[in-house]
Amino acid sequence: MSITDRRLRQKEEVRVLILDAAWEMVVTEGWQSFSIRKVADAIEYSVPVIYTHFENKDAILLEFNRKGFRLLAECLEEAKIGKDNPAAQIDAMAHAYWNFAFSNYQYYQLMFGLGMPTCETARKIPEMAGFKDAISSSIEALTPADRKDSVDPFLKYQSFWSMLHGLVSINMLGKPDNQHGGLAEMVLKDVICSFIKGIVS
Amino acid sequence: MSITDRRLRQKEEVRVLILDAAWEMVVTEGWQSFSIRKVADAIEYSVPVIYTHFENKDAILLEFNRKGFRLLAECLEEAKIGKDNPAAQIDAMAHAYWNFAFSNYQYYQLMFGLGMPTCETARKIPEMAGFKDAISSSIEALTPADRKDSVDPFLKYQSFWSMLHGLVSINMLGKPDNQHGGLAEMVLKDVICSFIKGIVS
DNA sequence: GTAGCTTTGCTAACGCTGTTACAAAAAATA
DNA sequence: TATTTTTTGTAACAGCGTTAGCAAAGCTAC
Repeated sequence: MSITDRRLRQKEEVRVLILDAAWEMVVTEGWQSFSIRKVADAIEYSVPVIYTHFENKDAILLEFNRKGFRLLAECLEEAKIGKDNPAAQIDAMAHAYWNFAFSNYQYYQLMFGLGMPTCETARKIPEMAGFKDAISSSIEALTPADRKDSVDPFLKYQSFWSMLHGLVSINMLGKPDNQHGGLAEMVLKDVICSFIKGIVS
Repeated sequence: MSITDRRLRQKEEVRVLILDAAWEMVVTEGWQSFSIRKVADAIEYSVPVIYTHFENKDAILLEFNRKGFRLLAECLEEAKIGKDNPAAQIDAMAHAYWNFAFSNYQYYQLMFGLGMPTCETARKIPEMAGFKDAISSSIEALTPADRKDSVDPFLKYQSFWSMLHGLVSINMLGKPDNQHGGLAEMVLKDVICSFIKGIVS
């Protein structure tokens, strides 16, 4: 069956062609402006050909999503190499995660659904001030007098917000409501506790 | 000038009509399927009328974004009422944040750009296993023998991931690269430190 | 009350998008 | 060479954001 063999090989080649062109597009223009039609144009095939390889547009994005997680896992594993102290491993992985996110910006966006229209401007929204004030004031009040030098309130505000936003986002991946059998609640408590401890002592 | 007065009033009414219809749509169908044309249809006006009130589609979403932050700030302030202990305030705000996110799901999505096509399925991606294993194994190794009962590795894995994802997301709101003058790096270190402390002691 | 001007609103189009039914062309089989 | 299978392209459907140009209504002044 060498004929069907070649056919499979050729079909695979087109599949790779599609993925390459799509990825090129995601990297240069962002996933928002990636379209089936543009991919078809780039690989010099007609549009329906793409639908013989992928069920729909989302299936192509899903492919990148999975690859993103594979890459991230690799980065984390690599970061651990040569470090047998678990605390050092966790430290290394955290930095690896951070570096992955920013040096693979497009992957990270796809993996966690960042990059909405309003997202870019979210930082400039004046309404955020009230939010920041509410948190910052309590953090400053919490800081013991003898630690005012070593605790930066703005830094702690960022930590606080980041932790909460991460927690919420992760829990929203999948389900809109928070019926997760109390686990999320325990994580929340755990995170708050760590945060407060980090300031007072 | 009672005529132009009425005109302004009527124009404002249409504006409210637009926002109400748009929000109704976002709540019932999600922001992904909200469209100018459907709003025009709902309020029984033609499409260009909407463009006399809002510059474009994003401007309408931005409106909700801002309102979302106003609501969130209110929630946080309200949570602090009657609590003069700063640690209790922070605890209350964290829970208020959490509750806001899940009882105002659509606002939270808009505010932080959640809800990409691939987002719903992100939890089901098998490639995530490698990622989880890399982290969990180090956490288990870090846990002292006498604390194995009180430290749930899965819970800590969720905390770790949440913190990092939050940190990255917040820093990506605005800029793709991480040239933030070292502040983000300090927050990262701060968060890792708190996390490790929370496990070993 | 009518003429002219201003404001408002609608129709219809442009150029996109994802997706698919159907026909043509090419390739493999008989 | 004729037939069948596979592959590919054309063209359409239904939707989207956005805008140019025109008709209608409302207001002002005579």
